[in-house]
Amino acid sequence: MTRLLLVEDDRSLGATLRERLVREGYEVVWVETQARAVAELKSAWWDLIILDVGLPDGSGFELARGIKASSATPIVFMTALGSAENRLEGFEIGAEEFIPKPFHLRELLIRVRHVLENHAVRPHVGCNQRVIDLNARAIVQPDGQREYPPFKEFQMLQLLIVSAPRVVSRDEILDALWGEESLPNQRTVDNMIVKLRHSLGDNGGHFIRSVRGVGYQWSTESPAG
Amino acid sequence: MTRLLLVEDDRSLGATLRERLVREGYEVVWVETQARAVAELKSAWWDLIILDVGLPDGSGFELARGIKASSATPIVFMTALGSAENRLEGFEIGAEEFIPKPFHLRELLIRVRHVLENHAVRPHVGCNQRVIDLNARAIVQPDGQREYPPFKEFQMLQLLIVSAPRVVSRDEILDALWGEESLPNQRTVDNMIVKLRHSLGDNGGHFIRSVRGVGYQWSTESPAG
DNA sequence: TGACTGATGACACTTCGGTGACACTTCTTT
DNA sequence: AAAGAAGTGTCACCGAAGTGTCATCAGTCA
Repeated sequence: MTRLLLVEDDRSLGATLRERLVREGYEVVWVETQARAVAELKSAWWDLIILDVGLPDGSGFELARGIKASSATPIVFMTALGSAENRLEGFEIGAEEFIPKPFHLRELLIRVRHVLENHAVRPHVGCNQRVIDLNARAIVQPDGQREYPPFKEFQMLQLLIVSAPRVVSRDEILDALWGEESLPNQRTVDNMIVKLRHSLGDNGGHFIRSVRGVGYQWSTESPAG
Repeated sequence: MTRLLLVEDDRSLGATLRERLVREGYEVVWVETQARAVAELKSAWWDLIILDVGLPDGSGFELARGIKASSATPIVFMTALGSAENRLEGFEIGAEEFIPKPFHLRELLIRVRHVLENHAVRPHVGCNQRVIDLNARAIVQPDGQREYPPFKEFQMLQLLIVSAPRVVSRDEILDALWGEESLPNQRTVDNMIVKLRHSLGDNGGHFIRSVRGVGYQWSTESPAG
């Protein structure tokens, strides 16, 4: 089931959108404030966030920045302020789509489908007889036991997975997990990789591949042999 | 090297865009008509097409439909007709982005980067029962085993592939891989070619052809029987 | 307090990139 | 056509740089 989080303070529009999206077969949760949105984001997995820029308790951009800093959940912006500067800001944050109001419902649906098709992050990833549950932030071991890696570790794992098959450089990892400031030593990354590999039973580095001189890469292909 | 095909009939705008995109490090070819665009599309690989909707010899939509019918190359539309209906049509065709004029150059750059990161067609080049996965930086052997050549080697392979069918001189290779400074011995290139050929099972030099006195060439043609 | 995260430095180890030597092929000259 | 020159294929090898891993330690939360 595809889960959408709709953040829209206009009740009429919100209701319409929710109804239409539900009719399309999505599971939709509609909240009216940033605060509620943050709460939902923490408590559950979302495949896509549809976000109104103008919200009562602060700019949607701020919320989006927070989301993008810690996850890869795709974001579709809706805004009445369709100026070039406005769009610019949205895309610099990393929004996947930007829909200037007014728009046709059909256009929204197309863009949503479009984003889901192209940016979808599967909440369950198989690996070495294990299942990585992005939703629950857990690794299900072959014996069925669930392991919960530390926060940063799982964040890193998630980053690699959603970036696949691209190689992610150490700098990117540092940026994504720690932000601009307080960057730790690069060896910290290596160390976490070691721990992750151990959690995944990835002895040869088949799943988390080292790309010498570049970084690390999540390899979905089955390892050789 | 990322190759962009820019289709824009306005000379002033076209020149500006090309200049800016080149400055960003892209390889840009700018054509002014659909006919030229079609020719370019047939003759070479493109990572992205930037397409003005209003063209002298027919609507850009038509061209886009043709492109999408035969390939997955991502398309970014530019249009002065930024209405909802217009955007709708663009997205139904399958455009990856839609930029209403007027826009800031910076916005275009952001979107282009965005599309390249997220919609990049995973370029798979076939060769000698092997598949070269440019995105994952891997060579998939006939038995399904994946090989990951060292950084510089793969960089060189990639250079040859995207430059095909042009012959690439040793100087060009040196320049592209090492930049102006710290140029190694030319024999280094030869050595890497040997290693690459080995990885590709290219015994006779059919795929990486030596062009005596000039350089090397990626040959997509099947080896002469 | 005690377990745990996550951050650091040390050290060993692997690999890459780069080099020169030499054999071989192709072209040019006589 | 033979011999030399120039260009290329291939091998073994080395130093430097990049990684894997360990022991350890400051901070945090229960």
